[in-house]
Amino acid sequence: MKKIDKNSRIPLYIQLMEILVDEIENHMEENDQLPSEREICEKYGLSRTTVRQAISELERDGYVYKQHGKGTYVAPRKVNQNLARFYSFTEEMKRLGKKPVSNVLSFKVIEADKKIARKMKRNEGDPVYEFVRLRLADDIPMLLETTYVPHDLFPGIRKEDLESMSLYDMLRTRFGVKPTMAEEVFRPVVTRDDEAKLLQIPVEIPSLKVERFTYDGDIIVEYTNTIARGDLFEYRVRLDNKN
Amino acid sequence: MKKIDKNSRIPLYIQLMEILVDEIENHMEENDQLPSEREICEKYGLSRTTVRQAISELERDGYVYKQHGKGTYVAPRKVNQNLARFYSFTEEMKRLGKKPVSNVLSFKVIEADKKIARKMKRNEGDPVYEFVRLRLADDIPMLLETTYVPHDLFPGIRKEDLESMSLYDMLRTRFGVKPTMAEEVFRPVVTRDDEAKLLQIPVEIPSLKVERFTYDGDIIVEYTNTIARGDLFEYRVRLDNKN
DNA sequence: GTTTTATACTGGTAATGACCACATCACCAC
DNA sequence: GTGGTGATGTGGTCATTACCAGTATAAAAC
Repeated sequence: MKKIDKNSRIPLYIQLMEILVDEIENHMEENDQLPSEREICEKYGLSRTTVRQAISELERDGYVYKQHGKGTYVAPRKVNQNLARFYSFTEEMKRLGKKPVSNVLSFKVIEADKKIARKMKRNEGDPVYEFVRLRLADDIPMLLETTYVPHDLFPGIRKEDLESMSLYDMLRTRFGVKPTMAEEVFRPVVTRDDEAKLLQIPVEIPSLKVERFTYDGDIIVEYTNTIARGDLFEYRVRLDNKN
Repeated sequence: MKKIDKNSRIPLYIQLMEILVDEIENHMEENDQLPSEREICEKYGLSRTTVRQAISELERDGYVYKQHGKGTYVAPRKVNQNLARFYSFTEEMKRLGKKPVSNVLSFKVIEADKKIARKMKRNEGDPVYEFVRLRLADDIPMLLETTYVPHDLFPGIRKEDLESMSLYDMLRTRFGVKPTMAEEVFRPVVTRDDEAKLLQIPVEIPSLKVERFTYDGDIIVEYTNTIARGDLFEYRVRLDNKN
């Protein structure tokens, strides 16, 4: 049994969270009941304050749910593409057993115009990569992405790199950058003619326009504008009740 | 100054939250500093435990943010839905300082057909409420929702109940049910004529169709089909990199 | 002047002890 | 059988106390 190190500089409730997550992921099933709070106090020599704080965070993170008077239980695992975690087209398609292909339609270095500069929190005129990729899964067009990446942060990216590997893999392996967070904003839009053609859908089908801002710390390392075909792509998200 | 009623059956931290929200919305600006936790303790005669619990909930709900060593501040108002937490139209609109109204267009108890039964993991023929609500914020139509709720779990719901309070408030106060989790699936769709009329938008503007499954433990307590007008609603989500 | 130190704020972590509210079940009275 | 009733286990709320960890500032030392 893992133990709590009371002399560690890591807060006790964090340590307990890690122990419990490990327990949940490796030894428990959905809807299994956790030991009661008081049992956990006993077992690890912690106060109920600390135990409740740990469990409260786990609840917030979607690992468990509580029922007053009954107990605390392992939350059902998330299904499908879940927006609550970081998303990579390449990774996700592999997970679904499909063959992901990136077709780089254009690739250039441009000077950021006013809009791009504002979106990326940079100065107008800063050099940025701009590349358009058509993403296919098993040869079916799924997404049309226009991506902007600061040139000064990641010099030497070539078109071929993007065709062979995912952007995130490249940032990690070539530049040692592992994005910490991303924000996506999406809204339904009428599909434009040129987009419809590339995605091989009729214009009558609306698309989902997704703006993505990817951060490493507080620096934006990627700004992407995606058109996702509305007939094939569905977004799924799990919301947790924070009370 | 509003006071805390220590004899109320409403938890003190909830009462404090309401007071603080009121304060924030009516007398404070973005990034204004709140009184320190200890000051609030003093002012309302509460323990720091309670004050911290209230503030912690406000932080989760996006009202405030904290800075260690400095203070607690009013969070910037976001205009967007944040999918990372549980969402209630009523609550969200209040948070944005808008007046939410639910216009119940129809209300009946029906027998679940095959589709509804499958979606709700119930048997065909089970009686369920079906109600259609047009949700408005400051008199502007925002959403058109068709909701299904099992009748046997929540007997005695009336049309008027839905007009006066949020569904989640009702489930909680009348039936003691506090949903633990919700799952949403959304896709862009062409706005139907009747929907366009109710939402007061032209059919050319695509809408977002959102299916929502709300769970209490492993029981589905609500299945809702929403049409959100694509010109006004934008969904925003934060993705964290868990690696 | 600059740098260091003290100190007095802020929120963060933690233990302890008490009592409340809800769920379950065994038991008893009817 | 049905309906209470009480015991017991669960999570929920709350006060009190203590100390830790960042932040800012002003006093002291250089």
